[in-house]
Amino acid sequence: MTAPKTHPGRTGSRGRIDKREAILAAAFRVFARKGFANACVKDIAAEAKVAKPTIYSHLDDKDALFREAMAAAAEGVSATSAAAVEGLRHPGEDLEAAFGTAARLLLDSCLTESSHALRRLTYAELPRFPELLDTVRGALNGRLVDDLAGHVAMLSVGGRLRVGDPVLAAEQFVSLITGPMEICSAMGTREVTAEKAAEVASAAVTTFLAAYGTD
Amino acid sequence: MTAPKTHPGRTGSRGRIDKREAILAAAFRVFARKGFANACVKDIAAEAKVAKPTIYSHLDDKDALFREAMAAAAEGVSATSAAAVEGLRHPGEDLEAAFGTAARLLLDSCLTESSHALRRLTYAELPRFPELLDTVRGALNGRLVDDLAGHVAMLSVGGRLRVGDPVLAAEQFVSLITGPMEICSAMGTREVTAEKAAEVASAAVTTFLAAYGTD
Amino acid sequence: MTAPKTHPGRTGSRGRIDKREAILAAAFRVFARKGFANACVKDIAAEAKVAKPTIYSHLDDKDALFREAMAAAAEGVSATSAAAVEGLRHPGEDLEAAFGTAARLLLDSCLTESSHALRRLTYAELPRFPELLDTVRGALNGRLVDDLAGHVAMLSVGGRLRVGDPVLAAEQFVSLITGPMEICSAMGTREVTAEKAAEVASAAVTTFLAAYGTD
Amino acid sequence: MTAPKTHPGRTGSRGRIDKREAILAAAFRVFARKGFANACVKDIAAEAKVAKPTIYSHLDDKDALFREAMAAAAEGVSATSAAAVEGLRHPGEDLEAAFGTAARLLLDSCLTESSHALRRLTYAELPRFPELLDTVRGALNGRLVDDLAGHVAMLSVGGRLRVGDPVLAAEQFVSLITGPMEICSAMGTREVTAEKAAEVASAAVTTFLAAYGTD
DNA sequence: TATGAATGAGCGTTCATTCAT
DNA sequence: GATGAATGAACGCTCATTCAT
Repeated sequence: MTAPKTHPGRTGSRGRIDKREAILAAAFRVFARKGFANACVKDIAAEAKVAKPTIYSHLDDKDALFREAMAAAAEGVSATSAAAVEGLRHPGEDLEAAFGTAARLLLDSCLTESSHALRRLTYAELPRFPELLDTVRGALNGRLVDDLAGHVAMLSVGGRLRVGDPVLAAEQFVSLITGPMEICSAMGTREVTAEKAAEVASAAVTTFLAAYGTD
Repeated sequence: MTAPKTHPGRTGSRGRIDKREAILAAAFRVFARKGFANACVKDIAAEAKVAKPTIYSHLDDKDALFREAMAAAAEGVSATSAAAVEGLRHPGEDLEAAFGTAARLLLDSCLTESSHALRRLTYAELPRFPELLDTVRGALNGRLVDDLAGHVAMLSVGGRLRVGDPVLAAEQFVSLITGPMEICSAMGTREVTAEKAAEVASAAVTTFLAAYGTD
Repeated sequence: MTAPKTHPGRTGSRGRIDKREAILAAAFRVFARKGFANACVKDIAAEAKVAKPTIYSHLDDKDALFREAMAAAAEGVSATSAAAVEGLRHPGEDLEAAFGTAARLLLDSCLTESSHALRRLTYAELPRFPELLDTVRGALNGRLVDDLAGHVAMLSVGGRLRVGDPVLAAEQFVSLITGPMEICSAMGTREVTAEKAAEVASAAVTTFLAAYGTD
Repeated sequence: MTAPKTHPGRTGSRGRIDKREAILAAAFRVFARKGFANACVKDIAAEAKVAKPTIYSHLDDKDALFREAMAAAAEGVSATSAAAVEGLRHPGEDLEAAFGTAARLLLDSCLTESSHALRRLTYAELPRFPELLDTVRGALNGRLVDDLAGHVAMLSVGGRLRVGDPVLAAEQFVSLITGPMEICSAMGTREVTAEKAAEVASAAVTTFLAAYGTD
């Protein structure tokens, strides 16, 4: 029998996989709360409501637990941030409105708790986990910039933008949003008012289109 | 003999202060290498070539050691980054050239190993050391943005820029430089070619002036 | 097979309790040997033939270890010392013989190594562990004096003793035995000969009956 | 020049000896407050208002510091407790009054803070400092018992007491006072009312004279 | 398979002690 | 002689990891 069973049954391996995912999710929550070194496996086991050795039966050691938890969390964040610029694939008539929507969605995804935690943990543990760059950063900015650069290139080919280096332009657009946002959210430790967010998004679009627009 | 001797114990308490600074510098290096939690005091002592208790005679505990080391490092970085935009106070005839110079200087200061480490550690440890915002962020971006916003406002008043919100514009300028730079330097873990740097700086200036220039 | 097995893990949680008691016993031995502050947990672990963390899995910290070890030891000593004066409840014809027996039993229980150590540690650590008064002193003298005072009161009511304050009289009887004994055993650090012990017991009874007897 | 100078002058060695005594007194206070192991030399230096190495120039190490401080304190306590029974050398007409006075003085000297501290420290550190028995116990009880035994013997020879073993009788007298006192002062941690003290002293004399008196 | 119990290794911190001044 | 500064050694405690069940 090959069809995967989604209900947590004892037959098949779906139940085991569910538990693994529950462990990874719990691990990410605890790591986000305490950081890697200060999070202890006991806490993670408690958060996941399993016994400590159960974790070791699913993951090799604490390092692997961290890597996998980060990768899983990155996958989640990646999807929403990439979705934010998806509307630019077919922007319709009003280009400014399309970029405005993208900017606000992107901003929302950046203000997520998970997003901040992911960024923070990556920064913190990069020295010990250099491979986080490939698993997390790709998820955080890499894919986003790539997708966006693609859309920008298409728009440039279509004559609706005038862009020399689409990748650089995409990086600038992302930076115009995340940069001021990080500055005023104090790296995720302060609430950002909706007004300020709207202002940042609007200014980013204005600046971006002033530089690359054709109208 | 009037020249200050570095010999410990002579010239008042200079020797003690020297050692304190050596400890803080060593601490920053080790923290940068391993992160806060993974760095152990023994390593820092070895790096500073002192015994562990000597550290505790200068600083209260590991937390204080971290705070002071960060503050000292921030002080160093702050000066060079603030100096980068100093040329914009009297930009002369060629505004683009002035911003170009500022961009390159700023970029240089951001590509420093210290700067990356400072940024990474601040981001990583903000939840546990909220006061880093005041000591480090002020030094990293706060002062820089403030100075730059002042220059932008002056230029706007003088009619050479057209800026609604000088602070936001300054944030954008800084973001247009540091954002793409961080994306492609991978948070300071990858070398950035001089060409790429020049390209980023140039594009930042172009975008910024396209949005806010008056020519 | 119904006999309880000492094999750890079998028979419910008996093994764990056994280990806890072994740890407490070992702790008391080490504390008795070195005093509280000079005893280190490593030594106790070695004495109990367990690893250090095992101790911390049974007891919260060194203080708790001390408290529990003292309480357990006190429980043991309490029983024998209280039993010593039990014969005075029904002294029979020869009152002097009954007191003599009680005196010798009491003396034996006071000359125990455990008893000395308990006394010494309690005295030494009372300022830091004030609750020892309730857990240990009650076991050492409190219960003994109370029981004895009760017997003395009964004998007084029965006309075989003439006692104004039974509690004070009981304290005196106990002091007439333990006082000289502590003086010449040098707080448990010197051997006391059987002759000297008999002499002290006999003299205590003589003095006590001279003061409170009715013959 | 041979006459000792009592004023702390630079000539002669009296100043040095004064400082040594100040250090020992300070050490005893700190040891009494914290116990041997928890008292650190730095605290003692602060209490004595000297620098740490100064202490090491007067005493070899912390152990010696403890021994000497204990010996000095013992000397002080010994004098007052021995003086308490001095009146029994020439008791005058009223023997009961003379013993009553001695009992009260002895009791006062036992209720001293120094006396309790001395006893507590001796108990606590006997395992590590066995020689405390000779320096302290001699001062605490030994000399007292010896002196008292002498007086008792004299009184026995004079026909005013009927005593077989003067040393044991002396031990009993001391025990009749200190025993109940320690029981109800809870080893120096509880205040004892003047009434209770008087009661104990009076009962001790009564019991003692009932046993050994000739009236 | 999942778990309670046990452990080896390590960390932050303190302190007695010693130089150089 | 007295002191500020420095250190080697130790201790309490925690945690990732592994057996035995």
